[in-house]
Amino acid sequence: MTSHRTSTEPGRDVGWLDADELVAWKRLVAVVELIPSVLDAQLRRDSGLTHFDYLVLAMLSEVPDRTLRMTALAQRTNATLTRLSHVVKRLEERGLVLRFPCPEDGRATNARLTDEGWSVLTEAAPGHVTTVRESIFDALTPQQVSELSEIADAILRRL
Amino acid sequence: MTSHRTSTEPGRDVGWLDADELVAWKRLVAVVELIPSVLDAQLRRDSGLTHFDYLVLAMLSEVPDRTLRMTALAQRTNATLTRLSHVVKRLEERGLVLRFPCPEDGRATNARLTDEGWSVLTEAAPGHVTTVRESIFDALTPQQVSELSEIADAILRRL
DNA sequence: CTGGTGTGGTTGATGCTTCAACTAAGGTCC
DNA sequence: GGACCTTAGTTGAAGCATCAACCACACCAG
Repeated sequence: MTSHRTSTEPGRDVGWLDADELVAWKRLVAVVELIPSVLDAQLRRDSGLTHFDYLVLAMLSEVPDRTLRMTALAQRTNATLTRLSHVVKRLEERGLVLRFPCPEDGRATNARLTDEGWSVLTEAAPGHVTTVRESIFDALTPQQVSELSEIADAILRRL
Repeated sequence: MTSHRTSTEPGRDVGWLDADELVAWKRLVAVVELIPSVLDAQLRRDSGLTHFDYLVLAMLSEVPDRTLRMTALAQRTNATLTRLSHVVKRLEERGLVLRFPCPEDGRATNARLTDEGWSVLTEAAPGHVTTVRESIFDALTPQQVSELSEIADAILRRL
């Protein structure tokens, strides 16, 4: 129930997916389903973090003062503010992150990576990178990495 | 905290990601995060289904008798048996799917798509396909679709 | 035909995500 | 300097996924 047509028709069918697109789509759906579970499994097992936890810590670690406004952090992690708020609350309870009101804007909240959070992140990073390398990049040629980069970029500009 | 090196070093660094890989990875992570939310949002809004619900119904619809064993269905949807069991239970409560013991193997359970389920699926399909086309394939050239297909296939064989 | 092991599947508790509702502060218009 | 809209963020309830434990049947060995 992804296409009502089998294939072999010339031209671009606006309504449905042609055979090549259908194959690509099924594979992409599988990838999009499996990648998060692989990353989550490794990070939870080895570091007690979800992949999203890791992303939040990583984004803070790359930034001056290790501090970002919640909205900025949400943008960088491609998450809703609601989701981020819940996650940062849990990270704060674990001492990995500190929240404090933003001096410039009374509505805003800043999140800062603590030393403890930095330490957890640096311990988690090597295993995570190894997983990424082994499960993704070792399967691709440099040419394919470059193609993937372009394709992902094109898709992102649509979303 | 995805790479400790900036770039520009020749050769293949086993431990970390080089600059090209890092860019590709960040984009891929974003895609993998955003695609499910786009699909879920559209399907929930228009049809009251999650994308995974849709996938389950779609897999059943493509098969003789519209019937599959739970394990086979789990493989086709890239899900754990636990997850599938919960979802099929909910779908059964909504009358979209029927569960019954497998005659050949007393341990196994068959799941069959009901007429109601078929009808919900066929009503959901056009909107879903449109979303897929607009958010993914309209952004890609036929060449890129083919590259994506190969890349996803290579990754899947690793997982 | 009994005991042991592996397979197929379900369940309940827990944790994360989402949705709707809400508080509070900034900006604007007059 | 209120009335009003927008922006920033939080909260609680409900839904979905995951994990560990479990039951039931199949299969095999002796």
